Amino acid sequence: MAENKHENILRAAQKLFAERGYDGTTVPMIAEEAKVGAGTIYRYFENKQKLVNELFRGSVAQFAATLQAGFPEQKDFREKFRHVFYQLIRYSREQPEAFRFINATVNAYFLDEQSKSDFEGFMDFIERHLDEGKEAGLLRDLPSQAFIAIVYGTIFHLSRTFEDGILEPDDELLAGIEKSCWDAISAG
Amino acid sequence: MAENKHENILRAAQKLFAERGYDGTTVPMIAEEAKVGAGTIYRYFENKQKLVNELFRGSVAQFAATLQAGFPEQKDFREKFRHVFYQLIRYSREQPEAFRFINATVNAYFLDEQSKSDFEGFMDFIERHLDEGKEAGLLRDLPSQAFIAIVYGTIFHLSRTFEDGILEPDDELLAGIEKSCWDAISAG
Amino acid sequence: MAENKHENILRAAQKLFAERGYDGTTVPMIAEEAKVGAGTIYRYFENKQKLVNELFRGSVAQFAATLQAGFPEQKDFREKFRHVFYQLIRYSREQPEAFRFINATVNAYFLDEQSKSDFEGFMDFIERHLDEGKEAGLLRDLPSQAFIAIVYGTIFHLSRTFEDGILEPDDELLAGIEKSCWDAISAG
Amino acid sequence: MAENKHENILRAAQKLFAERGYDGTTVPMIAEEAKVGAGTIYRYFENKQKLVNELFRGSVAQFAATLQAGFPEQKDFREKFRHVFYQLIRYSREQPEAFRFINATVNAYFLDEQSKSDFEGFMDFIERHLDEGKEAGLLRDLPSQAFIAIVYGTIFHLSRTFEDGILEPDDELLAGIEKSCWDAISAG
DNA sequence: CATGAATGAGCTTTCATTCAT
DNA sequence: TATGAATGAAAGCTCATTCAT
Repeated sequence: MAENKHENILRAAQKLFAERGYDGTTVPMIAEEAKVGAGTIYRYFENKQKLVNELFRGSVAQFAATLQAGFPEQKDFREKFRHVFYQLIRYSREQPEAFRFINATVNAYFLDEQSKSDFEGFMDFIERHLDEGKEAGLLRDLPSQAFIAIVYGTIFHLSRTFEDGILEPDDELLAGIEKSCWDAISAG
Repeated sequence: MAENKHENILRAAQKLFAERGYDGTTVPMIAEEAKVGAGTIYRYFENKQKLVNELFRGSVAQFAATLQAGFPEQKDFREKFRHVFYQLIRYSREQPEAFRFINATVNAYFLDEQSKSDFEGFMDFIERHLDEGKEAGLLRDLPSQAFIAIVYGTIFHLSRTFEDGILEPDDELLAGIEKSCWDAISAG
Repeated sequence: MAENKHENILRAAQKLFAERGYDGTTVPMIAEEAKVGAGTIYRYFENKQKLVNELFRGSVAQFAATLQAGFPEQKDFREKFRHVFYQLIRYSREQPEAFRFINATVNAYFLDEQSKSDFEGFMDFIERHLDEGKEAGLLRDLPSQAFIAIVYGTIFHLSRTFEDGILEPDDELLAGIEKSCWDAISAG
Repeated sequence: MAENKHENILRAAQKLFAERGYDGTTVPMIAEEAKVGAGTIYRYFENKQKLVNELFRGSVAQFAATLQAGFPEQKDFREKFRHVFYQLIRYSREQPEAFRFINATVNAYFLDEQSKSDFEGFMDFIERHLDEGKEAGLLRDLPSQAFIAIVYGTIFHLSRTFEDGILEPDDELLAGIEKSCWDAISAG
């Protein structure tokens, strides 16, 4: 019964923010879901906005960690791309609420500077990775941000499709889409 | 001075919904942005939910009209794909708020049946178009929804990138990305 | 088509006030019922409160006139009582909305001094009539106001019973109740 | 200092509803009268309509209890009638606001089924009591509802007269009116 | 004169936040 | 430390009243 109220509150908030959005979620709802009193939330978070920002940064950090876990530093670029692609997919499927929450919250009016800059730092990781491939002449002559749009944009839309049950995420389909994305960004 | 309040209210709402979401936008905010009294909004819309639905359907209709405008019915599939891609880009750039609003609002809990079915009709247009390419053997062996994720997902993410000023949408860049998307979905 | 808007507005207001009460009736409702524009009402009445007061006074005057119509000045007191009783009944049945409106509005917080004093004047008529009987030794040794409570209270409650369809107001029943009321107030 | 807010709110509402009616009383008015915040009312009552219904049922229950308290089951009908008459008077004088509120609220559009049926149950008590007298041949050949109109109508009007200070309710006066009412309904 | 579109004060209700316990 | 009752500011919405036409 190692109660970690701070953690429970964040988990409850993430679930509800993902389902109903920030403004559609009330503090009492979070309290109920976290099984604490409403006042308790204010012992751990200054206010609702601080809570959502802390949650966002935590989610982004976890997301970044997932991406970097087992990164094949010694393998070739093709292999590194495959790793990032599959880790993005994996995160979106294993933490669908976090993934949805992050994507819905990027650019939200209630994010503070710290949160925005944390997310940029995360995106930089992907960008740096792609830059490496560009320098090696493996990628097309397009800005890295274009590659991000293609790869991240695809995976983001895909995760919705999986969540809505429109597509079933089996290995063959994922392999096909990974190949598509690679073909979209790789040179000649 | 022929004020069209109905139109002004919709425009104001679209801007605010795009920036802050439905629940984060208050009726007084819309009234102020539209330069009308708060009560006036209720002469034109039964309630906030009817307003957002009417706005959504209008935006989708405009979006669909843009896609179909000048559709090269007599040209080959490659040309048709290019047309759809560029029209999607065009709409996302000419009506960035509408584009963002539509994408943020699809699946929202406050959409009524009419709105959902209108949007499905729009998506069907894109899916049918892709099916045609599949039947002609021009596309990879992937579900149409995967193509949509790649193309629509890319454009959606790209429009954010343009809006945030991260990339400048010049002709060469767009041509490059269009080529990337085509390569991502086309067979052999 | 001798349009008398002033009259139409009062009639419409009376109907609605009787049905829904003063606060439950909106000015646009009255306008629609009277088949005039909402603004027109303000050409004839300074505001809603002035309207309800004017209506009240008019209704009381009409009520008083009904009571006095055909008053058998030359007949004996028993006959005069019978006349008043039946005229009260008649008014409550022929103008049920007016009767209900008057009774619901007496003592209302929105009545002005003029209206209150007009109603008192009306009650004085009944009281004077009863005083006459008292002086003649025909009535019990009770204050006139007690007689009013008995007779007016009975008729008021009875009219509800008729309106709700609980009792059917046939001649025999009315004659019985008139006799009861007389027995209640008459001496020996 | 054991504040009972639930009770305070009901008391405040009863006072204001009696004075101004349901639609003429605002929730902030009730809050101020009860010396609580406006939001607090919604911790105790789902909404204004639920509040008025709970108040109505409570008042009717209290009214019914008053009527039945000390009912002389073993005495003759004349004595039972006297008991009911005096208890009606007592309630109207001890709880004038409740009495006025009940009478103004019977038949109101905002009463729910439960409330209506509770009131009917109360009226049935009076009717059954009168029926008993009719069966014993003690009362005139009139419907029970006519007796109710006479007795209840009289008392209702009388209570207004007392409240307005027009009559002073001393024992002699009440005895006189009780006798009048009995004479009005009793046979022979 | 008559209208009804427009308004904003004020309604009912919700909810982020506080604080006595 | 933890609670949830209490609050009041502010939400969505209504409506008495005004005024340009």
